[in-house]
Amino acid sequence: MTRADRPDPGDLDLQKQVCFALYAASRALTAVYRPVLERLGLTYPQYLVMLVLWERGQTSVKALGESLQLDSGTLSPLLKRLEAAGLVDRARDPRDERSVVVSLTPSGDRLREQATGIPRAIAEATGVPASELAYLRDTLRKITEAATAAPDKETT
Amino acid sequence: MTRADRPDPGDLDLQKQVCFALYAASRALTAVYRPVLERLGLTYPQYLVMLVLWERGQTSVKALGESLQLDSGTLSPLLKRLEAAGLVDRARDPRDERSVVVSLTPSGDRLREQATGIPRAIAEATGVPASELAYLRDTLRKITEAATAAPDKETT
DNA sequence: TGCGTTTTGGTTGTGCACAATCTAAACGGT
DNA sequence: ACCGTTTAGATTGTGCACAACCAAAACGCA
Repeated sequence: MTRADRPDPGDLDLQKQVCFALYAASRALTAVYRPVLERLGLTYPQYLVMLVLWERGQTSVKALGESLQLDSGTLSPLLKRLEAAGLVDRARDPRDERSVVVSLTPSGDRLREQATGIPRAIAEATGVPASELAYLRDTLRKITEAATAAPDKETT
Repeated sequence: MTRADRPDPGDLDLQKQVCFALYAASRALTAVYRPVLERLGLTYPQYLVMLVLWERGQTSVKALGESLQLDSGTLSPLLKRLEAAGLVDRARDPRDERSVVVSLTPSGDRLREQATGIPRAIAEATGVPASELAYLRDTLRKITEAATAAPDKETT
């Protein structure tokens, strides 16, 4: 890290503000999704899983976890709830009995049509211009990447 | 909403990407905090509460909730854990017995010194330049504000 | 072939986040 | 003074998120 990149003391407050803003914005945005998704009987994380399945048709739990950056402790019960709701099937892969393949039921596939209006509804509710969204997405990805690779500094 | 602000179909994917990026970035960043805060025996939401208390000294549960945008269902058990850890006291306000005032114990006050290094450690771990952070903070606040004011469009 | 290692999911326990509901205190108008 | 309404906080129940641990299947190599 070069001298110029190292934050000076004046930045520390800014740093805290960004962390809290991120935390608050994430909760506020999922709160916008909540009533919309409720009509489909989905939570936001469940909706993310369905998005992956609608796009790929069939996915192992491992691949789902990599896409959404969630571990089995989160996904296992979530997938069991989706299965109980009749939206997905789970079956061991006969080629590798360790792997569980998640696939859409007819009901889960039909739900896709009801979900097509959701991104537009959210976009209208938040109303942030597309030009800013693209920059925001890129900055957030940068932060996620940096945070994921963060070395867990043991400052002794 | 004017014609120019309405997203065209091409933006819908961008919209989803931003929502997921926000969700992922928030979790990734709290994951960076986790090992650092663990040394203080705090979780990230508990740290946010302590930040408010370190700044204001004494706060009602209601004021805490407004600052952090959290309701009593989240704060009550969290504050009980902070109390069990000996970091805060809770007492009914004698002037208004409905209100509970949260204050720092000597131990909670001392913890502030151990926490001074945290923002710097996080800033170094993520390494996003200050110039971008300021813009990011402002954009996130805009989204939070828009999302909080969102009218829960009943699209019938 | 046998056995240690890795991979894949599941389980358990803790701690948010939030909706819904409840109690008690304060308030407000008559 | 009375009673309906509002407000502050706690409680209950559901669903993530994640750490820690576990079991079974697959792999690899001596």
